[in-house]
Amino acid sequence: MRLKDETKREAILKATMVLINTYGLAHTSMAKIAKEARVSPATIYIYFDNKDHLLVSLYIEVKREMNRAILDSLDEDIEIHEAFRLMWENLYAYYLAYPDHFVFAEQFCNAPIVDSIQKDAVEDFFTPFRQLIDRGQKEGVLKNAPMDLLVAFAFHPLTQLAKQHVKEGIAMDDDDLESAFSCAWDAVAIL
Amino acid sequence: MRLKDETKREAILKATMVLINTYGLAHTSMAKIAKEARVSPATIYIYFDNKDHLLVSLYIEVKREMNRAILDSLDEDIEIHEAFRLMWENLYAYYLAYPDHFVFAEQFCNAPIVDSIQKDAVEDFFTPFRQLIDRGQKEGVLKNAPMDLLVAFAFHPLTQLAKQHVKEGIAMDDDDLESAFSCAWDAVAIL
Amino acid sequence: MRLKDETKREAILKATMVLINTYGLAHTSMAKIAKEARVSPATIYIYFDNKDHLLVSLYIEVKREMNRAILDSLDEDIEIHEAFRLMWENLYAYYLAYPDHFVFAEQFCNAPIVDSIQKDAVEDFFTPFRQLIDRGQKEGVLKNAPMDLLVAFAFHPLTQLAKQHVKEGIAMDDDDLESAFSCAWDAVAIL
Amino acid sequence: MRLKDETKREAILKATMVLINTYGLAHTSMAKIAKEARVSPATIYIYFDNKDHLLVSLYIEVKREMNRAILDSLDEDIEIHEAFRLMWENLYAYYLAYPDHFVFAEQFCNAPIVDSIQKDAVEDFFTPFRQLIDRGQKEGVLKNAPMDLLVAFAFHPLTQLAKQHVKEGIAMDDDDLESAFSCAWDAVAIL
DNA sequence: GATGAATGAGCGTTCATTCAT
DNA sequence: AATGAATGAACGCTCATTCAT
Repeated sequence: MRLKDETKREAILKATMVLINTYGLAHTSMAKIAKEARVSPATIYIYFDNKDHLLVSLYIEVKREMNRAILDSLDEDIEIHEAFRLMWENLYAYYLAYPDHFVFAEQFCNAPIVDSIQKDAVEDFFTPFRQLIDRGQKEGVLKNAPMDLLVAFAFHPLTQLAKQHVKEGIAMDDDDLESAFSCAWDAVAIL
Repeated sequence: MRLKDETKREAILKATMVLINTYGLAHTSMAKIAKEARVSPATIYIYFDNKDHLLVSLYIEVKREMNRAILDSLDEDIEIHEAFRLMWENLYAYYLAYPDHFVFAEQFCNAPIVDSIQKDAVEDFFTPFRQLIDRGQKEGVLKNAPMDLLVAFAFHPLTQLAKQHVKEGIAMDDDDLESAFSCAWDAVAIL
Repeated sequence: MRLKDETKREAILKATMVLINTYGLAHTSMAKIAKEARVSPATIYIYFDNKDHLLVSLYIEVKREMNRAILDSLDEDIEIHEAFRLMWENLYAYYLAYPDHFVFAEQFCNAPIVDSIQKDAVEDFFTPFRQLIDRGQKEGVLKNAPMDLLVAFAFHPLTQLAKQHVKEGIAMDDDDLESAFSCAWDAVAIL
Repeated sequence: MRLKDETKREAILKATMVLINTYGLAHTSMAKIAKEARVSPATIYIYFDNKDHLLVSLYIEVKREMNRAILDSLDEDIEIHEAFRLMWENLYAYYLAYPDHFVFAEQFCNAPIVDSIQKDAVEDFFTPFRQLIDRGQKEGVLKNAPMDLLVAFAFHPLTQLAKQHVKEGIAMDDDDLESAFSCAWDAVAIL
């Protein structure tokens, strides 16, 4: 009996992401994924129950890796502003290092299929943000607005900028990045 | 005869948006659109060259209407902060009034198909924003950051909030809206 | 707009029966049916909802035609023995004329798919037999056994003989047929 | 080791019969059989060359067991009528005891796959009937009709009644059974 | 002997599009 | 202009069978 081949699973996931980013969710078939991953269509079903399960698994894994990347080097008792900046830079670095990850995630999370995921499978992605913001509000450093609102201003524009960066080749130099961080901080901080 | 035709065209576009918002780009076929619009599949091809053309047409029309809505009551020589606020409120009002429009737009603009649109067909959507920001920078009211960066902070979070509002039923009251506007303004303004 | 083509429907049904009789229910695919009927696989779905519906439709039509054939020339006030003989001969003539019909029917009615048919869609096939037997019992000509029992003896052996006739080339001459009818009559009649 | 093997072979055969009776020849795959028998798909191929071989083996074994059951307690020099009755009752008892056996056999023997069996592998099933009938004709007790004809009348209706019994829950009490036997006897005997 | 992984071919069905009226 | 019929290609998935352990 052969053992399940982890590289095969990875190849399938990678192929799926590449094709979805290139041709879109609507034009990515199991046959094309199989060909791109150099396996038989039937093999995909050894690793994933069905197409939806494959897509959702990919999304969850991508989100999980993003999460891990953002928390890198983050210390519990770090100062708010510093922590905020670290996460911001981690996220941007991740976007640059794995542009296909968030291009995929953005397409996926705006399609109805995302609704089939039970919230808490991905929710923890934003947990560190939320904890940080919570602490910042208690310390009187951050604005006293609803959590979702602050998260939206703190990190969502960065995603948008990264998307432009990747898709349209609009580069951001260090100055731009500095400006962007200032905007984000001014948006959420009590000045 | 002319009037009847326009009705049919609108029915097709509406049906397309409904199905895409409900089932996604990947699961919206011409046959289903035809059935939802109560026309024959062949009839769709009288009004649109092919499926891509139909989708792109829908996207452009939606973007055009958004644009029109945002500019509503906007005077050329209005003060920056006031203009900014007016557009913000117009956009939010539009999101509430036509939630399916921007849910569709968000799904579409994150799919690769959007790349097939020549930029200027939709670009003008942000033109008034850009002109406003340009003026604000010259008057020394707005930060001197790249245009795209300021746009991203000024309006993108609102889209994100509206999405949560629509998809997850997370309501925003007047206070929240006021807070959100403050965040947006603080993000882009020289304080 | 083209009109639905009755000959196309018939070609699909005929092709289905031929393939099922030749290769069996288990090896008759929609693609093969389409090829045999010289239509596109998709065309089959214009005339039948799905494969099951196609098979069931074929079975019901075959049973209906059998029914019609058996009742041929049957008069209401004919004498029991005479009526019995007429139906018997009609059935045998039908078997000889349309051997593929009952070969198909025998395969189909022994497969679980037959259970998906609501009884009364086919039930009427045996109705004239039943009425005849009912009358025969009242007149004291036929044995006073349960209906199903008499039907089983009166007509089922004939099906079995016809099957051998068709499948194994075991011919029955006029004498054999006469003998067979005698057996059937002796089985059910009060002597 | 030997014992364990036989168990596995039996499990595979039993699973095959159960699935075919439940879902039909057309919807019984090797994978499903393996799962039902709690073995690996590959294991089936240790005991049977291929799917056809498995099915045919099952059919032959079922027929062989039927044969054995019918001959139970049958004495060579028993009187015709008595022997006839004994076999009849044996067969009926077998149908009641192993309904799945003959439900399977009926489905299988009406499918074209049965043609791939060399006749003599199963033929002997009816041998005792045939010998009995042969003797009966010589003794002038049974009608002088072709063998197949008498067999068809003597035993085939019973199969049909048993099928109704099993599939539709139409019960037969002792009186019915007595009636049925009378019909069968009257059909074939010289009265 | 026994297994689960692996496969290319084929499954039932739907696709985007065109045809004929 | 408008339709439902018609299609070959493609869809997601399962098939019978073999491989590697």
